[in-house]
Amino acid sequence: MTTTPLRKDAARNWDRIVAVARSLVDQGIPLQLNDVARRAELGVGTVYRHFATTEALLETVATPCLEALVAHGEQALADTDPGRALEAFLTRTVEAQVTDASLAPVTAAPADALPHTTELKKSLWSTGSALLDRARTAGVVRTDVASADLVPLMCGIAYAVDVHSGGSTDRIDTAHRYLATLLGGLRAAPPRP
Amino acid sequence: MTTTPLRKDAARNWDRIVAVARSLVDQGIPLQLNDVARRAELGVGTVYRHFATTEALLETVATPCLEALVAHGEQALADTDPGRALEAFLTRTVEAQVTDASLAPVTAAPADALPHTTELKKSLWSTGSALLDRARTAGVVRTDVASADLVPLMCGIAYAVDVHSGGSTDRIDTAHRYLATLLGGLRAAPPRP
Amino acid sequence: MTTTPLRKDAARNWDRIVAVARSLVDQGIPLQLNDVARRAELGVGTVYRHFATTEALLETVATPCLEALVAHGEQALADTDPGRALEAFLTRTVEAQVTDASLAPVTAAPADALPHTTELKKSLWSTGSALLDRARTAGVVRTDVASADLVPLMCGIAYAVDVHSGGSTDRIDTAHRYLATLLGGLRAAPPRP
Amino acid sequence: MTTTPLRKDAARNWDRIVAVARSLVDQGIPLQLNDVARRAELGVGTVYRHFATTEALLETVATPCLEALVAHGEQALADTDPGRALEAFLTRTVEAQVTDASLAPVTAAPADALPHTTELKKSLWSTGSALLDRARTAGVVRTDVASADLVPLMCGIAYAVDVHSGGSTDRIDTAHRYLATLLGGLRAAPPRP
DNA sequence: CATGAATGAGCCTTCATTCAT
DNA sequence: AATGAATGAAGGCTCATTCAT
Repeated sequence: MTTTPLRKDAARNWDRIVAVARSLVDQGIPLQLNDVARRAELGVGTVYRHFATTEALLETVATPCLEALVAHGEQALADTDPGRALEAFLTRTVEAQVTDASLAPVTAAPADALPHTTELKKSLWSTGSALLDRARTAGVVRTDVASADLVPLMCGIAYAVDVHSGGSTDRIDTAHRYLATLLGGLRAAPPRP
Repeated sequence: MTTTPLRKDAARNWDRIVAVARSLVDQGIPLQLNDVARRAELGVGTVYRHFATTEALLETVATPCLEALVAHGEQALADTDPGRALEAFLTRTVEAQVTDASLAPVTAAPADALPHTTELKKSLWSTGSALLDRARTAGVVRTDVASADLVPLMCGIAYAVDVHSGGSTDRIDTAHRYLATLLGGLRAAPPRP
Repeated sequence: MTTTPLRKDAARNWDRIVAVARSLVDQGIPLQLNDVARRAELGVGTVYRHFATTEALLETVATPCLEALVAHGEQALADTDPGRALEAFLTRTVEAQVTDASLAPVTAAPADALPHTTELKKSLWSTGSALLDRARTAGVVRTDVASADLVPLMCGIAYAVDVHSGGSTDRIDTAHRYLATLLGGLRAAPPRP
Repeated sequence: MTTTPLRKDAARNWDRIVAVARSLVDQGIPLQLNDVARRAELGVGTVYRHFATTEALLETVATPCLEALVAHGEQALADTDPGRALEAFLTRTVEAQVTDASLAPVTAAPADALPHTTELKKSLWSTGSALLDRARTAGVVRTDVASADLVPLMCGIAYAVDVHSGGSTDRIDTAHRYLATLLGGLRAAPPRP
């Protein structure tokens, strides 16, 4: 886990790049390394040195948020009510997806640019998996939803929110509503025979 | 509604263009009018004459499927069981989205290139709306899902299916499973207080 | 000079084409035969049959105006005051150039598309020539301006008016002012030795 | 006013581009950035990096000439004979317009691509304005020609020269003759009542 | 390490002209 | 004669990536 520490100036550049990328993501402007370089007042080469691809940069931008989700997931595991724990985890996940535009593409991508991203995603997946198993064992969720479905379903909700609100308002409310519906479905009895 | 019928040769080219576009869509290759022209062995100008924009071509590709959905929707309205009718309609819609890659972008697009597409989408929306109202009146669906949510939710499920299966098998099965969960949620009582 | 008379429908098409072209010229829209065809609700082929090139069409549009100028020039020749005659002729010419956008390009073009245009231009040129000679003989104009300069100078004034008024107002007033200045120069004594 | 100096290689390319453009202008070939790139044996991107638009390149080509005119204008202001000063200024301006094909379009353009061009044009305009005012005050020019007319009139003369000589000889002689006529007109008394 | 100029494939779009119907 | 579909060269512009400085 230990990376060679960057020289001080290199670290400053790294920070600037990530900060610029973050602000672009927040404004919904697609990441382009040239563009990032210009806004960070750095050479393109510098940006390429730090981030070989757009995806690598995007994953770096998403990392803090992913880490927070992982942390929250571990807290959720401590909750003794299996249903409530799962619900809290999913709620937090969807809120993040809807709030932070860097998350959806990283989560949905089949391959990762950074090993660290892969770890975080695995970690998140296994936490979700554990929460779901526990809930299933406790009999509070239907049996035909597998742990491999959690991420897709969260992404699906986030996407549905995007489709719903062409632009601005209500995104979180809508997300909550959609998640509530889905959770209702998760809790419900298995499909009719 | 009466359009001047195309000359025989023009009609043949129109067909070729749409066929090429269809096959590109099916292979997941993004539509580009130049590319379509090359593959159809036609001049670019010919393609532009028939389809002013990529979107117009994509909508044309999607049209038959949309029309089938509309037709099916009208049949569903004839079903006397409100819950079953809604379920059948949504099932069919999701199956289509997951099967035909031209559908998702057209459905999710805020603006249409072809008036006909707009009509079809309106028609689909009002059918869905009617089915949902009837089901709500019959008390078989929760009250906090509005008709404006149907399209987003269907798109969301299709997207979730994409995320789940990197592109290969099971797509329809997965879609059924996700829809079943959602339907379970729709049927369930409103969220806990 | 006698051309085979057109069939009645052909003549109607000819008229429509010219009318459309006229209106385009008046709106400052560049002539394009495809565009003309569409607006005239005729096939491109028909337009090409009547007018082999854009220039031919433009010259046709300009023809009535050129003819009127020629006619006016002949009247001017009847005026017994050589200075007044020349002035009237030039004034009328400049007014036409500034008023009718079809004139400038046709007048300035080194080669003509239609023989008739060539005749009209020659005719105009010889009228101007005659008027200038008479005025020079009468001693009311400087001697270093030749008849071959009249057309360029008129075009120059029209162009100056275009440069002056980016768009709309005052065009005729400006033209009169510029012409008055030029006429002052024509009347003035030859350049200092 | 201080611009970061270009790297040596970049400067060489800049020069090549401008040189190619200059030669194209001199041959009367319309500027096209792709074409310039090919002839300069550079990538298109390089040309676009240096000159965002055709106009920017054209203005750059015209700049030295404009600067020379500005410099000459300032010298003219030092001449104590108002009439002679104005005449010298206008003569030089027209000579430039007729000699250098890059000038006319830049001078006549309502908007500029480069701020520097705007400055030069303003500067030129105000010099002309000052010279004209002085001459008018001294009573050596008619009163109905305003400073806003100088540029149009110079452009008009250049244009007249173009119309006169299909492209070959005598251009400067012709320009002198036309300017002499115009100056005669400027000196003359106001138009008859 | 940092820089940022250079590259050029690739995409988009228009329009004058031809020719089968 | 009239039609208008087809053509495709031509021009415009962007952007991910490399590499000399």
